Amino acid sequence: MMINKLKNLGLKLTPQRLAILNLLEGNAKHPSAEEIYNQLKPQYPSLSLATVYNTLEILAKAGELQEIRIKADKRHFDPNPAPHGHFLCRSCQSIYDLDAGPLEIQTPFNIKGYLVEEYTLYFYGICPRCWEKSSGK
Amino acid sequence: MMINKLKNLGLKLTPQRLAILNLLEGNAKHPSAEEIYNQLKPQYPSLSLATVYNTLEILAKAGELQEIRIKADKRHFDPNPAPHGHFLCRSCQSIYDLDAGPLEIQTPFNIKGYLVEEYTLYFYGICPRCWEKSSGK
DNA sequence: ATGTTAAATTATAATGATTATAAATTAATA
DNA sequence: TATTAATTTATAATCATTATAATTTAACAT
Repeated sequence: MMINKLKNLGLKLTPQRLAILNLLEGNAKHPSAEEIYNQLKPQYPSLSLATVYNTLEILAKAGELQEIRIKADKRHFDPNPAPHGHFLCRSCQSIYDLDAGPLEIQTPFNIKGYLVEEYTLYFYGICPRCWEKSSGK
Repeated sequence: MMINKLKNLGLKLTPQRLAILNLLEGNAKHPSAEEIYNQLKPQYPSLSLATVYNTLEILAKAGELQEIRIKADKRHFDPNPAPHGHFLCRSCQSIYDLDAGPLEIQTPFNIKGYLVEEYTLYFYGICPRCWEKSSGK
């Protein structure tokens, strides 16, 4: 559970942090900081956007989540820190996890003398749901 | 030559555009809009940053170059529009082309019902030059 | 050559996500 | 319950990029 990770890092367990962790746990929607903020605001009226960013940065640095920069303008967050591909649907703008079998490699590795410690794999196209819609029925 | 591409698109051949095209042609440094602007400014004192962005966007839309979003803050530009991997050196911050053999796939393709029309492959680590430096010699 | 005109350039302002700041609050320990 | 360092908060600052509107100009027709 993520909460223990926070404790282990010597961080305070504030209600705001717990709420953010709770919202992220098992969340496959890859929300942005603003989306997290808007979703929690009703329940935590004093919550500040700065706190959301702050918490996300702490968790990212601790390796508990990963930032996704699949869109030009905004960052999104994935509670699963393990490296895996992501897919942005051009039509509905949703972000999906997409493990791409042979494309997924263990890091670190070396290509032509370049030591690769991390890598990102972003796919752009049409998701199955939007494909269904567009091709009748 | 890129100039013919502009003509074919029905675009005007302005000195600014020619200068930008000329700077990019065969350039493997992946400059940002600001870097392009700063490099051309001495020779074209009237050049505006907006023109640089404008030209880059036109060329990108025309498929004559690709945008690289390997850094969080800035976009960079590659005169080679063919899909290929890029590498950002954590140490010197340089961006290199890096074809990653088995990782490079022809688009479009389909994974688990997702129609992938484009994809990006960004690597992060230490480049050979910086690796040399750090390990003695 | 020159005039005409739509397109391009320019300076500048606006945008918007993210980060910094500094004062007020609070979790954790004694 | 007091203490204190960490956290939260509201707000301002940052900075790459985009929009705007006035000026200039490449391309074409005369």
